[in-house]
Amino acid sequence: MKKNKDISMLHLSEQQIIRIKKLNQLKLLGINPYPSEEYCITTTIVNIQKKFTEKETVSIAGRLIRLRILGKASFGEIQDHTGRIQIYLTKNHFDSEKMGKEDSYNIFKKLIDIGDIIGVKGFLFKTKMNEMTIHVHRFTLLSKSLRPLPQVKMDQNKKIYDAFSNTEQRYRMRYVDLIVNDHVKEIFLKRTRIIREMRNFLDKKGYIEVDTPALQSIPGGAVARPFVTYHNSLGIPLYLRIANELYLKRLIIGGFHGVYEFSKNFRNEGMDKIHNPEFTVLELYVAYKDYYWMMKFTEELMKWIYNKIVQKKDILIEENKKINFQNPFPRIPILNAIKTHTGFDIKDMEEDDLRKVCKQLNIEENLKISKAKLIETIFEEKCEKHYINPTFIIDYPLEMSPLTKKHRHKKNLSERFELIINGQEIANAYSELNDPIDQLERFREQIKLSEKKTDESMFIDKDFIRALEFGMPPTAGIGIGIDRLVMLLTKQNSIQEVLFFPQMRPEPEK
RNA sequence: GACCUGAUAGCUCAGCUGGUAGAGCAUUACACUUUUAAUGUAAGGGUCCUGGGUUCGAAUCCCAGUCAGGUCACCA
Repeated sequence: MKKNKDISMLHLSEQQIIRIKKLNQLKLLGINPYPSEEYCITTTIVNIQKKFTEKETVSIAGRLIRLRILGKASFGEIQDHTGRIQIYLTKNHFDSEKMGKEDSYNIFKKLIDIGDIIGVKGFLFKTKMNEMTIHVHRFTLLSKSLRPLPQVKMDQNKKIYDAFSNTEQRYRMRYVDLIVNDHVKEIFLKRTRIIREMRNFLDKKGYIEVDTPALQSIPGGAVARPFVTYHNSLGIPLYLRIANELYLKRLIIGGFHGVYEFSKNFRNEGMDKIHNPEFTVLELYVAYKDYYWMMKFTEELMKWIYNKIVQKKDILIEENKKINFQNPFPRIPILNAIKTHTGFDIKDMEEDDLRKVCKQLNIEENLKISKAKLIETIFEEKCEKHYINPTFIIDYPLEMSPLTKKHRHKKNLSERFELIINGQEIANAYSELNDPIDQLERFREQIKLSEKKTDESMFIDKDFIRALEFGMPPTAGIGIGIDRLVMLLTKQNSIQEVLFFPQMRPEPEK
C-alpha cells in the first residue's frame, strides 16, 4: 500500500506531497479541509480599513497569502476580493476551539499553509508599527490549497521582487496571476467598468441591447476567414460569426430605431499583440442618422468613457505621449492625411501612378492589391502613427467599403470614418448602404476582388439583400473594438493582457 | 508562415572556453508573543523542455521537435 502511494506521488513536487500529508493529518484530527457550511462574514477588508474601529469584532474570509511565525505568536496576511489585511494570532487567544487553545494554535502553525482559504474572527487593533490588524481568536479552514503559491515580495519602497512574471504561466494559470499580481486584477476590473459605462451611455440614449446569432450559416459583415463547425441534426456547416453587422441591420429594418450588441467575434487568422482569434466589438446602429451624426455621437461616447474611467482631467500619458480627450476630435479626410504626411496629392490618381508613389515612399507594393488597398496601405504605413489624440479619418475609398454608402458629394469615396487614437484604429463607422441593388452589386464586386475562388452563393447573404429590399431607413452604424479600447485605457500593449484567457496552444503533456 | 530570443528547484534567476547542479524567496526542523522583503541555525528539494548526435565526459556544442515571447509577413 505504501508502495502504491509513493508511485502515485512520483510526479508531485516535494511541497505538494507535504501539503497532501497535511491534508490527511487535518482529516485525522476531524477537521474537514473542504467544509460545506456557509461561512458568515461581517465585513470586507476594505471596509475594515475605511472605518477602522479599535476593538471591534469582525469576521472575514479570504486567502492566506503570507505567514510569519514567531514562536508563540504569528502574523499573516489575508486577502479577500477587496484587499489585504494583517492578522495576528497568539497561542493563548483562541477562545472556543474544541481542542484547546494550544492545540488550535499548533494546528494553525503546522497544518495551515500560504494559499489556504480561511475564515478568521477577531478584534481590530493596531500594532506598534501602526498596522491595522485583526487579533484572531478563532480561525476556520475553508479550503486547503495543495500547491505552493508564488511568493511575490515587496519592500518598503514598493519595489517588487520575484514577481510571478513568466507570461506563459501567467496566461495559462490566470487564476494564480490574479491572486498574486494586483495590477492584473485592476486591468480586468477596469475592463468591466468600461463596458458597463458604455452600456449605461447607450441605454440612457434609449438604444436596445440585443443578441444575434454567433453561429451563422453565412459568415457576413466582414471579410475574414471564419471558423467552421458542423451542426449534426441540421446536417450543415455553420460558421462562428466574424461580425454581427448584417443581423443588426435586419433589426433596424424590423423597426428598432437603435440597437447595439457587445459581440464576441471569431476570426481564423494570425495572432499577435493585437489579434486574438476571439475578440469583442461593440456594434451600434441608429436609424435616420448619418456618419456625421455618428462622429458627434462617438466623440460624446468616448469622452463619457474617458471621464468615467480615467478621471484625471485631460490627459492619458503613455510613454511620453500625451493623449488629450477633451478637445474636439479633428476630422481629416484620408486623402488630406496622406498629403500632409507624404507630400503626395493622390486625389484622382490612377493605379499606375499610385504604385509609383508607393515606390517613392518605400512601401512594398504587391501587384495583387487593388487601388483602394494601395491607398489604405499608404495611410497605415505613413500616416496612422501620427494621430495620437483622438482623430476621425474620414471619406475612405469606396472600393474598400462594400457596406458603406457612396459619398453624397465626393466621387469614388464613401461616407465612412475611422477613429484613430494613439496611432491605432479604435472604431470604424459609416452611413450604411441601404440600396439593395447597389448592395448586391458590391457583394459581387467584392467576390471578384477577393482572391479566394469562393462560391458566390456561399458568401452572398441573399436573405440580407431580401431584407434590404423591404426597405432599411438611412442608418448610421459603428463598430468599436473593445479589447483595443481597453488596452488604450489601461496602457497595455498586448491584447493578452486584457483578455482573461488569451488563446494558447494546449499545454504539452509532461 | 519566416527570422531572432528563451525554457535549469514551487516562484524569480545564475551557471564562463564541455568535467557529477547553484542562489534568494518558498518548503521542513529547531529557536523566537508586535512582525511586515521578519530574523537566526540546520536540512530537504532537479526528467537542466523532449528526442537524437558529437565526445572518455553535455545544462553547456550540433541537429530535429515542443511551448512561449519578440520582429516581420498575412489579416477590413
